[in-house]
Amino acid sequence: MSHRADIVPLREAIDLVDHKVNLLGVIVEFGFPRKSMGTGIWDSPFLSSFFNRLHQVVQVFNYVCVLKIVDDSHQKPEISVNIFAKNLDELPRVLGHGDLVHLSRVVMKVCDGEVFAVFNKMFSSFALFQGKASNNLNPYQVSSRFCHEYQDDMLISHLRAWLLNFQLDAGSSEYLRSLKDIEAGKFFDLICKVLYVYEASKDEWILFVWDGTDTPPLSLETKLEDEVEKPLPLNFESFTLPRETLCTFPRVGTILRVVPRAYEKLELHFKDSNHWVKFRNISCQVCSGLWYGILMPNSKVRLLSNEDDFVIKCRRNYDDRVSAKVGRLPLSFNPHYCCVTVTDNENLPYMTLMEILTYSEVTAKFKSVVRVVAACPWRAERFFRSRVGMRSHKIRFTLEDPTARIHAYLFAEDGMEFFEGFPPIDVLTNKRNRLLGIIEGGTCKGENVLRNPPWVECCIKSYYKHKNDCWGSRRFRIFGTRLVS
DNA sequence: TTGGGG
Repeated sequence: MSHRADIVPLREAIDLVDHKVNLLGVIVEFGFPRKSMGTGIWDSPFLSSFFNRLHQVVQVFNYVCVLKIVDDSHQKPEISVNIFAKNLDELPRVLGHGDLVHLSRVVMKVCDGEVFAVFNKMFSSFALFQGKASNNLNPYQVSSRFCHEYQDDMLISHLRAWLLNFQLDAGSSEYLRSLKDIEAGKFFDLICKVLYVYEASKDEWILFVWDGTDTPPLSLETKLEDEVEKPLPLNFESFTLPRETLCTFPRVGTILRVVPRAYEKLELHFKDSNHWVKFRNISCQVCSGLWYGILMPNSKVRLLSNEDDFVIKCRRNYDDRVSAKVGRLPLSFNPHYCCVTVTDNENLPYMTLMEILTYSEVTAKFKSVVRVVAACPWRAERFFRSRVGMRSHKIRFTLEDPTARIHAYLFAEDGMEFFEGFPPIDVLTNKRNRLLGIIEGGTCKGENVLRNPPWVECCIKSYYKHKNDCWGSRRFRIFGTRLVS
């Protein structure tokens, strides 16, 4: 025999501040479960100093997760529900767009005019249900103390029916940015597809996200002398993703690496990749000339449907881009300013570096628009070596475009063509500086060199070094390209 | 008693 009160519509719950209520809502947004800031019961300055030692002992940290919910009676503003638990695993793991949450005995609170619900781990309980597309009345996750009541089934079905005609969308925001418009250190919202979640190590995760646009090119400032000992990395991550994984990714548009700060077991939220999501209040930074995103403790997620207006717009923009003749060219590339190199392979189609990396054949020829972000050796006088009286070029360039970085070698006759023979060292230095975007006189021995490499067109050939390991020994070299004087 | 808020 149950003594539980009925589920209260959100519109009524708002007026029941300090009351325990039962709610059923659609989850429109959530924060990843994380450690709470603590109970802060010794926060008063007097008590804090008086119980200085006790302070650290008594402070209680729980795990917390914030859901935002709506129902058919109330949509704006979305109602926050703060859920606390002793363990991470006891917090809700929202799996799908528009999933439902049943909350029992949560307390309505008000602060600064905002009404929200608080889940008390001593007496509240929750259950998560699939969203509108489902007829399943069994929850996919329940907290302790939750007990299923058959009279709730009708309300779950009712809410799902209401959802069929309700546009549960990404929500517009003034902070929404595409990857092409991001700025370091600024907070922004991003609508993107989560392509992959990688466990770098225990509690260290990297999300690979994509929105079909290109992150802006960055200036670099590294010691060029370091290129031998500590070369510019090819990826943000310290490992190389297997080619099979790369092949599942889109070939055009930047795949931004996003790292979580202060979260654990993030992978549980992205069991199925290829979800479209809106991240709210994320940030980005630059490392080794590569962009990366940061999920902050106060970042939020909205799981989106594939029919969401914003998602449709992203996909349409991408489809338009790749079907255009210039679809493979970086978004920030302006052909009117590309006059550093010329190539003599008119009929080779443009490809992104990601297309080159994932190309089905080991050996092939490509044409790309890239930036030369590093050279090894670095000094122009070492660009060629002497061997038994013969002079020959051998340089390893690091090329990047919005999709990837690769090493590409310049050898022998290709080097002759590239530099127009063996010009005097000062001429060669000037050529190098133009290629790497180094401002004249900007090189200081032993110090970081600021450079902003221009987009250059070049022909790239893939080859292998060992016949018994073609893919493993695959390399790239530049050919058919000339630096313009 | 822990949140949020760009």
